Amino acid sequence: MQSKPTTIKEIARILNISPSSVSRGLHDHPSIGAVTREKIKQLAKSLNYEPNNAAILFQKGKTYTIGVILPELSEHFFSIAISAIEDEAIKKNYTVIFAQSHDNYDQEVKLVEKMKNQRVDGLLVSISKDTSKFDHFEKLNSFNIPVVFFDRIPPFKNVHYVACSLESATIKAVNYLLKKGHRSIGMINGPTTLYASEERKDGYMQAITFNRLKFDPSLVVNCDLTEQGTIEAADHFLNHKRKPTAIVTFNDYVALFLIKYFKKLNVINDFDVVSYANLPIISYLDNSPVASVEQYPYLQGQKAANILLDLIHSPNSENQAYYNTIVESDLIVNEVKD
Amino acid sequence: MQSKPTTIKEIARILNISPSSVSRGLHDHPSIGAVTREKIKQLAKSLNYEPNNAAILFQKGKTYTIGVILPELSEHFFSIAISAIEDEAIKKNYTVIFAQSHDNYDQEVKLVEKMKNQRVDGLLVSISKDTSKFDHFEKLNSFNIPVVFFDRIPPFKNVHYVACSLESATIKAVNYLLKKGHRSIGMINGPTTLYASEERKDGYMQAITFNRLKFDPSLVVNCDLTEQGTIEAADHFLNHKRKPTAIVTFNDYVALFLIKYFKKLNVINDFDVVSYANLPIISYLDNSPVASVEQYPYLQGQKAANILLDLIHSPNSENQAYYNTIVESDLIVNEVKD
DNA sequence: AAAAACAACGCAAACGTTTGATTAATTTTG
DNA sequence: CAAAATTAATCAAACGTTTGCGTTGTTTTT
Repeated sequence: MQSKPTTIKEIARILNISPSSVSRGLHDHPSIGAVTREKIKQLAKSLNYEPNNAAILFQKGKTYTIGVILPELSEHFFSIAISAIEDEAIKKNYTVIFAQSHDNYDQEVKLVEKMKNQRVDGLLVSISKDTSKFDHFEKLNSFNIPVVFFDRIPPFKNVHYVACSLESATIKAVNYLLKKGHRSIGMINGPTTLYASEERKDGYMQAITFNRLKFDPSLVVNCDLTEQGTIEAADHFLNHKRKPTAIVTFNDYVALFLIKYFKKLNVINDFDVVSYANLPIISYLDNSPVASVEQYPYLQGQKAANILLDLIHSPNSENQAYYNTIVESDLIVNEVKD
Repeated sequence: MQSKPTTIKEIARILNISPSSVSRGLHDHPSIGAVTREKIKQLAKSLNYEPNNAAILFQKGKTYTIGVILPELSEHFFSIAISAIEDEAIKKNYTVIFAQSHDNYDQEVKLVEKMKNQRVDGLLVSISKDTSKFDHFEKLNSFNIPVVFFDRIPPFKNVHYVACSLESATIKAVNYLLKKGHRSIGMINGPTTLYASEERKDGYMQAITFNRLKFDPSLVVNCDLTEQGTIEAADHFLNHKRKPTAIVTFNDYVALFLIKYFKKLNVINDFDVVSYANLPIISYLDNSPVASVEQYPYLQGQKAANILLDLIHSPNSENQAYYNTIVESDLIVNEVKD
């Protein structure tokens, strides 16, 4: 029995009033009398009336939907972030649609286009590794679709974004190692193309020079983030004339490769490793990093979502300021496991 | 400059033809002449015409959207599964909206309702731990919204589902341990309320009896899956008159707790642990499980999505058969790390 | 040459809801 | 008591697209 969903028209027909009255009645519009309003609501309830969303969206030209484009949902960081986004969205009665760029620029462009055609009310984006042009986002301006970037953000300020201060986080990390007595600290950084690499390097340099030490460029090496690349970086440090006693890795994956390699060489105890948190259970490792930079994906997602919802609701003024939100990251020192 | 999106009407006005012709022209309808068709397409292109999705959805009563409801996106298994779902959906030009039940029955009911109101074309669901009633899904039948369950499925056959055969997987796991020479094998199972617990127990029993051994019920204990619960289960086995030499844990989290506890007690080398894969990096642990049951979340997501899209496209026949798809799970034996 | 077939397009309704303008009935006010 | 204000409801248009049916001309078939 194919029950067609109840419509406003249907209710109007039964009650012998006009559809507009029903609509207004359901919305507590003042120009509908109390008695009629109650009759409407009761009948609506008993008929299991549910507003036809598609019709409303169409009518209002709003979709109550926000799009999320991110590189890889299977990365723990993003799965937490989108989890937060969804939690926030549902509170405000918004729906989330999402898609993955798989770190591919062309795919990202397509997805932005698709989201636009889906008429999302706003977009949350963590850009792909490949992305260095941003026309596809600027295009959204003319359609009045606000965009908030999070975590992986473009390298300029005149956009809305939420991100972690990797620079200050790195300063904290290096300071921590310096306080522990380390005097030669290596850094396995990411590719030079990434803005995140730059931030890490800057933080490293600042911490070093602030502590009146000399910055040795050969202690910071770039890495393609693969296992092989990590091994090469490790070898570089093992053969270094000022062999480091501590190493800051670009992320937990690199840390994992590094620890694995060092254990194989049986030199793991010669090093303290500090990483940036990606993997929730890395602290369960026997020789886990002594500290991790926590980037609070849930918080980032939450803030980004709220900013976007703000932008959607605020009448767009031409000269509005840009939200440039920095989430402070913290250095989490791993307690010694017993 | 608030450019209003181009509409079919607009194109019709400019070309001095009717909107219906424009619509038909854009869709290569045979009753539109080749010249007019080209004129239409050219103008549409030059005006950057994009169909108004909301209008089409409304008109057709279809949303080209599938909903996904799952317990926790931050669980690795589900983040992989939904990643697959999205990949499949986008191939067929469908959009995915999702929401998390956070393993809460009431929330799940609400979300199903919401998805229905959003007029999703179909629903993919992995049910929450709390769910033992299924009225909220049955209700969707009358609205002709197909539902495909995956991984966490209801305990009956007259629904569409994709799941892993935990029973056969458990048989493989226990067989493997028996072949390794273990004669007393413990199992830390989940709560009795879960169907998955039942399957594991059945598999365990089958493997034991098939090998002409006696099934000892006290070697299978239920556990609430917390760290504390795991420790209690561990103690039970440590004090067991036939102390097991191998333990099958409900999942990687339990395995993690167990290994941690055994290491603390310094008895880790007395046990082989076999687990069910949840955490991608657990094999990096020093005393990682000797084997893991791989449940192929990507494959499950992929199959579930394809089945759902099939159902959406097939005209619903009353007496249609149910897809009961079992994804064979495999026992992955961890290579010895050096 | 009349009938039939066809090609190319327009008309109008429909999908369900919202909303500004309007009307009708009632009540208040000076 | 007439005019003004208030209340309660209706009307009709609009949002953009699709689609069954009807209407032209034109071409082909008998």
